[in-house]
Amino acid sequence: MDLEARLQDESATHSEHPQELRLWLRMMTCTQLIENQIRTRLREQFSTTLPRFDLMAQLERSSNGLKMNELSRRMMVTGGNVTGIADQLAGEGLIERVAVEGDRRVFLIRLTKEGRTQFALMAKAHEAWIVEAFAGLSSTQGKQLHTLLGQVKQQSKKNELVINT
Amino acid sequence: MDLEARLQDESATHSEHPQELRLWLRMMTCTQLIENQIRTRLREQFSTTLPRFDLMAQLERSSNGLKMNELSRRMMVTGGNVTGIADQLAGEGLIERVAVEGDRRVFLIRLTKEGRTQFALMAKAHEAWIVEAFAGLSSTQGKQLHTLLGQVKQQSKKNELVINT
DNA sequence: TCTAATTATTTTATGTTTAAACTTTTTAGC
DNA sequence: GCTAAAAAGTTTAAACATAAAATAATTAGA
Repeated sequence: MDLEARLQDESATHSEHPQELRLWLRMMTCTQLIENQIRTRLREQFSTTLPRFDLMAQLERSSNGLKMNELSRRMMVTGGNVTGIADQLAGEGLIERVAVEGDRRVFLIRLTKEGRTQFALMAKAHEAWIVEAFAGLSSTQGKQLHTLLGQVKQQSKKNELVINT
Repeated sequence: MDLEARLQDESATHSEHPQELRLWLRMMTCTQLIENQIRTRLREQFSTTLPRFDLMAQLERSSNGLKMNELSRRMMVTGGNVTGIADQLAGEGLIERVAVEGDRRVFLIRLTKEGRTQFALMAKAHEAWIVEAFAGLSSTQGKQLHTLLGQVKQQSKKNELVINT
């Protein structure tokens, strides 16, 4: 192995900040930058929070309602957390808990009419913010990024299984 | 405008989930998947938390220490939050607050010797977890992703300025 | 059938994070 | 020099999040 090859190897494996680490830091930065912007605007323009918006967004996507269970899984937060946020939204009449016949442990959470109306307003604004956030990418680049993140997601799901054993 | 053109326009502006939104959801998912894995392992293997680790990582990178201010900016969290985490770490002797002569409002936060030792152990493990998380990408793909996220970051920083006006 | 294990959700206790208010110190303009 | 504004950091109250324990209902096995 010649000098250049050794140097390349060196930089690939022992550099102070390997590529994966730099990549991860940048990914966190991007997510947090955008997230903070959304939080700020949700608060200022709609007096609400990201977790509340997220919960409603999940429900909007599944018009038949979702079990707490499934909601918690999709939002990737603990069940207790969902209970708290759902309590708030239910108290404000934005969502409702519907009993399921045949299994009295379960109920479905659904948006109320009022909830759907309110969410529609927020979702419209939210969508514009997101479009704005990714305005630095062409459509092709957006597709590329989506694909690459798809691979990351797949790998992470695989790793998750290994860890929880 | 003919039918096809109208349909295209329709799908471009009113489609149920525009590309940017799908991209954003996937990005959040990836970040949260990886983040949750890191949180779990930091807790199980080192009895610590991600914010504590992050704070120490920032300090490790700046051997001269950082002002609370700068720490808060880099971690992208509020000052009060940094105060709390720093209090903990200082209580355990992992960091120290150093007065700055010439400005009595300010002090620098630095890792102690003990802090550097502990961090080194965690950083080694952390790095391996991150490499594992991105194992689904080739080196070329990793570079691509890094570049694309660079553009997202740049755009988001630009947007941030507009919002905070 | 009855018991143990599992599943769905809530509760509890604790810790984190935020926004906003507050204290102290420094800076700038007069 | 004085005063107003700005800057650095802390405190506080409320929302969010977690892990672990508790409750209640269902399922599976002997």
